[in-house]
Amino acid sequence: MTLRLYDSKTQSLRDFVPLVDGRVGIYVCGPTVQSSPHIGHIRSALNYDQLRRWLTASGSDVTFVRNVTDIDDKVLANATEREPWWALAYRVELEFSRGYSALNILAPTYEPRATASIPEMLALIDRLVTSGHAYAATDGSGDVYFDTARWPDYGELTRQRVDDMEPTADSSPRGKRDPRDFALWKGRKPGEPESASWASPWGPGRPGWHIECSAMSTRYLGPRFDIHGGGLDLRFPHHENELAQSTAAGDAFANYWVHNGLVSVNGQKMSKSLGNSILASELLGAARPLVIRYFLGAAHYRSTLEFHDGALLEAEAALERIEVFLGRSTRRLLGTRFASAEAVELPAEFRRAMDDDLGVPQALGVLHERVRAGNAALDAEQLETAAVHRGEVLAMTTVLGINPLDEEWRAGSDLPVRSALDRLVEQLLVGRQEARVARDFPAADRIRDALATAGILIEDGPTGSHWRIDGE
RNA sequence: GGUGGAGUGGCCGAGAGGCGAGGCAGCGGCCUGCAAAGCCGUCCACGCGGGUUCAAAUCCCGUCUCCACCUCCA
Repeated sequence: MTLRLYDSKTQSLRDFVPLVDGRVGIYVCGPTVQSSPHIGHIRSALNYDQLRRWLTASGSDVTFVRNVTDIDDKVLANATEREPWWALAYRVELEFSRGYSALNILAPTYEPRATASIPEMLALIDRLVTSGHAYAATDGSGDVYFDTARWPDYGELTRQRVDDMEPTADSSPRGKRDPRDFALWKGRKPGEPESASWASPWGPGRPGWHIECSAMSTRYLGPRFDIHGGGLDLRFPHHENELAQSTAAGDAFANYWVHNGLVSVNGQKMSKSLGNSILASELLGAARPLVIRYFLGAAHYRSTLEFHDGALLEAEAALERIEVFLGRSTRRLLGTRFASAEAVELPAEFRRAMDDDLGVPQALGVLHERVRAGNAALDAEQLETAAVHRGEVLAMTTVLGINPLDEEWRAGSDLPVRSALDRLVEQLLVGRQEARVARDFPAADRIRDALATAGILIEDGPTGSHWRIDGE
């Protein structure tokens, strides 16, 4: 069984065949570090984390590169007297990194910054100028543009004919031959900081946006690589331009193009200009990271994900079913010959779902079905069946990066405090049990209510009472 | 104007010619001293109008609405 991936370029589901058997190279467009991450950025990164984890789980050796665009018009625009552009870029980059790691999004194999690949960009621009696909502006600006009119395949990624495109009112055409031409190199403008300027054969300046990704992807993955990913909103012009300049320069470039859907609020795309962004930091303040990962990762990666009130509560509830089952099965199986969770095979339905263009929603369906079956087995004292389902649940949640038992999610728990709390609660539970045996239910309920006030929930079972903290 | 995508039960969200994904919420039952958790059952949906077919949410034609991109955007 092999993975099938939806390739945006051919608009079709294609069997995924890596260029080198057993090895996969993925390049994902990371953020322009101009301001704090919102949940759309995080969702995107999470989608590629799912892809990467699945490829890895399927036995591939994945090289995963996600760039940071740390020089750009917006970065310069958001810089201040007190915070130069490079300090701003780095501060925001760290914010992104914190957001990623909070959600257990694995660090890329490498995370190149645009400013560290200027020589590679200049070399690529030079190839394009030499081959006649790019030209230096004749207005003395120092700009270099890609000549879209002379590249017949221009528009192939998004199937657009240049003539049909909405006439764009270019604010400063400068030295462009055609308004559709895009900048490979931007000559330094008066007033721009010297630190944001690099020497080039066309004069001092800085790279255009698109050239960065062409240069960095091929630098680390080669002139031809397996998968190029990014948000749906990057298809045009960003990815179209990357494809044009790289192929015009003679590179085969990406074999598969993958685009993730956007996050919407009230049916509208989340974006800075609309002012409807939900920042990653806001979401992290509203729920546990694991809950956020579940919510952002539960929809199919190509679907628009609607953020709505109650979404986090639903994710919390769904996740709690999994957690309660794992906790319950752990306790019941403790001391039996089924105690150790053997490395269990992933259910075939799960594999099938994931292999079908990363069908995470169906995969979650399988997961929940196993939780249900596992609970039923525990109810029926069928411990072997329960143990198998427990193992499957652990295997599936691990692949999805949502295994509640993963150390990652326990980072915040303070063991000494936890142990102290455990002793106190257990003591109260002993008192409650004595009251229950004496059929003094008002007294027993007072203890339960007092614990509930502190957010501690009691669950009575045939083998005793268990406590857990609400929402954990 | 061009290029894509979407409209599914109270909500989220899959599926894509027959065999009721899954989660959340609700309701009934079992369990419980009562709860909680869990289990069982229930709520039989696919924008609208035609058509094809033994059979359509799924295919075809038409139509309405919404979203994204064509300007920086994950």
